[in-house]
Amino acid sequence: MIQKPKGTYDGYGEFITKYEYIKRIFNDLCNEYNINYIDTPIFESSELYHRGVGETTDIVSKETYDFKDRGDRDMTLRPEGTAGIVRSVIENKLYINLPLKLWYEGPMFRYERPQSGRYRQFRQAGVEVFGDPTPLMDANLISLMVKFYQRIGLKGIKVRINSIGNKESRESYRDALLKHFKPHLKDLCEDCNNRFEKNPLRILDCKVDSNKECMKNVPKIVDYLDESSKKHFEDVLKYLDLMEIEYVIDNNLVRGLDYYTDTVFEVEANIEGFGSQNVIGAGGRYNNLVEYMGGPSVPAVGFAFGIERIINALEAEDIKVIDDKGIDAYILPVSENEMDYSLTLASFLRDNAFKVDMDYTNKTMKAKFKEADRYNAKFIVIIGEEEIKKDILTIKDNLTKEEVKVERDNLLDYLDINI
RNA sequence: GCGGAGUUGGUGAAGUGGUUAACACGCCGGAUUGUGGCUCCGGUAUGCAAGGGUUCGAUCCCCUUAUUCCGCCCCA
Repeated sequence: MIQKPKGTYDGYGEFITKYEYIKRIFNDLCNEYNINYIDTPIFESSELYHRGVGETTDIVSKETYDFKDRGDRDMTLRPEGTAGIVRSVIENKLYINLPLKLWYEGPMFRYERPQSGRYRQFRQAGVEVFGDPTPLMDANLISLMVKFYQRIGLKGIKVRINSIGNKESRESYRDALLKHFKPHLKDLCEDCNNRFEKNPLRILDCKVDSNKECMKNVPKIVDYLDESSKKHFEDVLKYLDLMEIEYVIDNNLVRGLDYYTDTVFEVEANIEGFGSQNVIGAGGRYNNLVEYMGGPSVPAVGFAFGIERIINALEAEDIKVIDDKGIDAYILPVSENEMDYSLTLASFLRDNAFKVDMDYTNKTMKAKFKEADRYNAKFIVIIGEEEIKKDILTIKDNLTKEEVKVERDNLLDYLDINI
């Protein structure tokens, strides 16, 4: 038997119900915030991600799905959404009308060891805003995220926020960290020794070393921010307070993608028993990326969230999603003789915008009723010899189990009134 | 990429080196051939992730592979 590739899943049933629910709420919310939908390719030239996401990131250095197409071009399945959108903004000169507010949703691909909440093909949705450098917009997007989680019904969420400043302040902070950790290298774990070489900022959120002595008096990045970065960060917090959004400042929050500047934030599922993949949304500002990718100097800010993880969170909090997929009417021909009549009746009702299904296979009466239940039918229209002869239909309300006789000519009116 | 634990019908699962692989739910059929969801009766894995090995005999022991889950790494 051929089975699905590692780290993928088939979406159906319950999952689809939840997925569509999440997507609809996000779509509505983006409309309310005046954000337009954008759809970019699922694969792009490999170079885009090497430049856009960053050569040194794990995502690009060891997690991409790379392939050569038949024209010998290097292609990569997108591991995240931002780079492709930045490319599209530049290529289509969408920056002529700023600010530009875009949202997207779709599959992303990363070659990782799967776990619950971590797949090789997974879905992200997100927002990117170009051409607005203000701290208002940072706060605005965080408010959008928080509203989103509230609207889908999640309670246990926690917003963490930090500023990593501009490139210069980050570099001087990096130097300070190197100086600080150098004498303690032998106390730190193996991973942190590697991080010391590669990306010292990441030592800060190490789980193994977090309680060690040298972590307590570690330099803080806020002390290395320049005046404008400091002001920007303070203003973001001020606006969050103004909108009464709860957050915690986490000086150790550093993100794994190279393009961030100033504000970075994460939303965590803070739910009892939730797995270790508990970051359900994250984002930040990236003021240099558009220019770095060959466009004009346009500031930007954005976020993304992982749909599967949000679905996990909904399940962890036991939040039920209302499934209104039930049909309006199930047509039940009593015998083979009523099939023709039933088929045309079903077609007629569908033309009048009712959701209708029927028994096509002439199963037993018991099975027909069971099928009507399975489809969650509001009404069962029973068609037998008598009904056809008199042109009067028997309609059973599947909730109250009451049965009425309705003339065929009055059927539409009856259904309109009662559904 | 590293370490650990799993994989038994449609589902939840029990089980054993030896003739029929429990039990429950679901599904199908009958009691009840035009009214179901209750009850009763019957059916429902030629099969225990795949391949190989040990054995007279393997779902069970051994090896390999696939895959799921947990932790690390990383991240949504």
